[in-house]
Amino acid sequence: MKAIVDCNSFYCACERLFRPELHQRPVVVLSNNDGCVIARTDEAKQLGIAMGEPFFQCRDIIEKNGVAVFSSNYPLYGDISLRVMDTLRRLAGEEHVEVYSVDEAFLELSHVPPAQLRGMAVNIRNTVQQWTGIPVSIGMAPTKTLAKVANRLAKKDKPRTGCVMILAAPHEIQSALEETPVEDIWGIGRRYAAKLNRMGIDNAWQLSKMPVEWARKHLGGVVGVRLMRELNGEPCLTLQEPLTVKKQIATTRMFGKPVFDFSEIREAVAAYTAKAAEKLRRQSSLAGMIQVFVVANGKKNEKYEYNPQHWYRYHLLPYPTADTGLLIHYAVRLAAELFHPDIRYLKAGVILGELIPDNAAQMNLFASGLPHNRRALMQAIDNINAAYAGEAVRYAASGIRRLWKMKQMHRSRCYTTRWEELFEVR
DNA sequence: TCTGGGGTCCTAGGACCC
DNA sequence: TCTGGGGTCCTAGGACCC
Repeated sequence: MKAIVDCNSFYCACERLFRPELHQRPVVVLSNNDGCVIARTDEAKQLGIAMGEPFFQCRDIIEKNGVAVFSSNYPLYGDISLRVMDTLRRLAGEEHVEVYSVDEAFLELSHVPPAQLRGMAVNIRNTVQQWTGIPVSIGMAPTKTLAKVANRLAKKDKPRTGCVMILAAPHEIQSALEETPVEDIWGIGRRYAAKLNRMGIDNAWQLSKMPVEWARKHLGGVVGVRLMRELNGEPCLTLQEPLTVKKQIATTRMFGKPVFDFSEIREAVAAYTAKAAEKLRRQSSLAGMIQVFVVANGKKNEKYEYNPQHWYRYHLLPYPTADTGLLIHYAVRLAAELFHPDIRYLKAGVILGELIPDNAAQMNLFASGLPHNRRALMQAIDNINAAYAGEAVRYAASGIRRLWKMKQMHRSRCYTTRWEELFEVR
């Protein structure tokens, strides 16, 4: 058996932790730049606020109903996430936990006797609640995909399930699949869901009865085959090794307002590069390629509609590097090549690719210059910035005034990660 | 006026090699 | 004039996840 443990309305739950008066009251958390709603409590869902809905579209509902609004506060959520995951490791055993995202983890439970599963689930739920204050839902089933199905049903009817659902017997699995529309299956997105509906396949049970070869043809080859087997109770997805190094690192952001001026684009691109380089060094890698992109709005049917256009440009580095200064040099050059005056840019991004471990660096004999050993400098910058939780030291190219920075009108305090913002008890 | 920011995996097709 | 078959690598693009 496998389990998925999923925090309920995670970002909202983190905000409520330090604002107990918001219990039972509707809460939403906005995306970067305060653009869309990316987390809602049950009370906010009941008001009809949709996931991903633009903030300006639901502003009326929010104001009328006294919904509490927060900008996303990632340092806070990241820290609470670590506490939840640590609790799960204590309860299930380090080697049986796969952290899947900031608010979800899979557990491998094949060693647990079936009769003990429910007790274990209830204990996990209660302990996480007590130790971290975060409510979770738990789904258990023979495969990861079925555990996701169970978890969704556990969340849907909390009073009945107590946020725990276990699917073991064939009849339990069948009725759960019948209750699950295809678009809610893990691995079926908008595209495939529409395609399946057109073919008259509406729920997961119908899908699970289709032939495997049909899935190979219509659902993305081996991916579809794996999905079908998982729905039929045959595990194809095992727990992943933790700490997999990323193969690509990106830092991209919307601007707080449209940007015309190259100097602002240059600053933003330099700042994103510095951020990406920091992530790169944190996983002890070097980048062999750097790519920059910018996004502007295009016209659609001659009307002003949201229709973003992307322009990309990349550069193969003379040798793999994690040197912020060097990466900024190339990033700014690429940005200059992409830039056109008179276009209002909405967003920019930097992607580092061709990553290799930094002990495997092989110098290019034909590179024009050898790298200076700037490792010590980079380490010093990373240490200082980690200690002061921010950008105490930064490259001048990344700007001082930062007019392009995103909006964050409703950010809560970094209660657990910044000295100046600690929670106070009087 | 205002629409997130990261990632992953897989496939198809072209270039090239022997 | 006739012109194989199999392998690898790379890139672009499509699909998905939270």
